[in-house]
Amino acid sequence: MVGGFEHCQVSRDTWGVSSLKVLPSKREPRQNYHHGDLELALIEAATDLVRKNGPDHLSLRAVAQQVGVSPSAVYHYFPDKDELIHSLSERLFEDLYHMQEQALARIPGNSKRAATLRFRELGRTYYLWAHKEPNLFRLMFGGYCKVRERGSHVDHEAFIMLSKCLDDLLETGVISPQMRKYGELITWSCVQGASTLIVEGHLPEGAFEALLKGLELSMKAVGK
Amino acid sequence: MVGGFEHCQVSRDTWGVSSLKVLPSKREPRQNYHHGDLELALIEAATDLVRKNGPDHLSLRAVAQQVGVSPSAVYHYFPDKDELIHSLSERLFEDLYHMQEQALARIPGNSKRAATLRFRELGRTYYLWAHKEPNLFRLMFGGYCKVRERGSHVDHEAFIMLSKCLDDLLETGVISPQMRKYGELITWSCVQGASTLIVEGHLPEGAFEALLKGLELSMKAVGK
DNA sequence: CTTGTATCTGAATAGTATTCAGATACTAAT
DNA sequence: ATTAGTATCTGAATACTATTCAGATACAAG
Repeated sequence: MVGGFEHCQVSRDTWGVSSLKVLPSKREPRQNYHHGDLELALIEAATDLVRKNGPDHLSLRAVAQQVGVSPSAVYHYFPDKDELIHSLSERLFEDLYHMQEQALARIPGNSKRAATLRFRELGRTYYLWAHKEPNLFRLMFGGYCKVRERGSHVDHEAFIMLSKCLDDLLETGVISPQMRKYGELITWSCVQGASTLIVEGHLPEGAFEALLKGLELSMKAVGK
Repeated sequence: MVGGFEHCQVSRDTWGVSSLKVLPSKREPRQNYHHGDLELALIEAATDLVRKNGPDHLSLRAVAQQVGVSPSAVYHYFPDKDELIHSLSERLFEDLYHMQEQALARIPGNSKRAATLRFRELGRTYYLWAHKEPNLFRLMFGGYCKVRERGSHVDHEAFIMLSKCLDDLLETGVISPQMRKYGELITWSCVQGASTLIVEGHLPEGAFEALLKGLELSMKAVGK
């Protein structure tokens, strides 16, 4: 046998995905008929594929194959592809939320400086997420979640987190009550917009740090 | 014949799109073998379909059918589907640019007030575009243009337009030189982000006007 | 050890992008 | 006007895709 392709084999090609398939890395081709936690495995595989190929170009068959299961099996856990994508997206929002939470936890204290640093890291975490995983970011904000119910759970939690961060800025006197009124609106919009524009190549990569500087400057300036 | 469907006919169904097809509204089923300007017609049909069904869910066959041409004909004008989408997207950026241009043209003058109104309308036009055509907006900023060449022509023009608008604010004394440095970055990011967040349902529709107010407030505050 | 049930498969249906040999209609040369 | 040439478009074929469903399989409870 020609060397270097021992990890491949000619597939059964029953599900017509490709004739040369890479064996699933984690487990040998399933011996057990029942998969342990197929729902989770499907979401994780789908995440992986979206990360690599973008939200469009996601194929159910590829997801099923990566998990080592037939395409039909997916329909036992998700009514259709869109619902799989929706679940996936909810997980992503949760992941982002937890990363921001951790970023905040790393900076304790009630000082002016601590409050400012926390605010800064909240934005940076958001942007770095987008920068590291542009395709996942696109999935989250690209209108893939059909009927995005207003006030999803994580969405609300994330908003509260930002609000608390802004409250700290107010209480430590970094920003004025007048500025506080527009806090969530301006900061979330700014960070979201800059992330998109940089990821899509309309603004240079270095732009985010500059934006953060300008944003802080203008926020401090309001209300003297 | 049953009334009310005279504009329909049983299609040949050669291209397997649907058995009942609505006749092209503009011209009778093409008698001429050669289409006048197929490239443009394809882009326009594609725009229409994206508007209705979203950027994912765009099918070449549907585009070809709407124009009244076989699916293969498309490949004489575009190497593949992605290239069609790319052309489509460029047209959209041009359209948005021209709308903004017109919005500015409606407010002449060198006064503080005129400069402020122009700035405001520039942002509003951007947001209203996103709000009226969410699916086209998603196409423009959803990573569909594969290798988005840095410094595309329209992109540059649009940036210049914003820059001039900010220059006017500086010259009329609405904003300070210090603020001017961050002008493009903050305002474009803010407007882009708010548009996305509102369109995707993370912020309420009324949020844009509030954002604009807050943005102007903070911009005026910098540098005394 | 049997029966039931949740889980997964295989095959079928219908729709998709893409390719290509060839048919068609317009164009330019004679 | 006739012919040859060429750009344009078609039809059929290939290889994908989502989705459905009847039935096979393995686990769990009696």
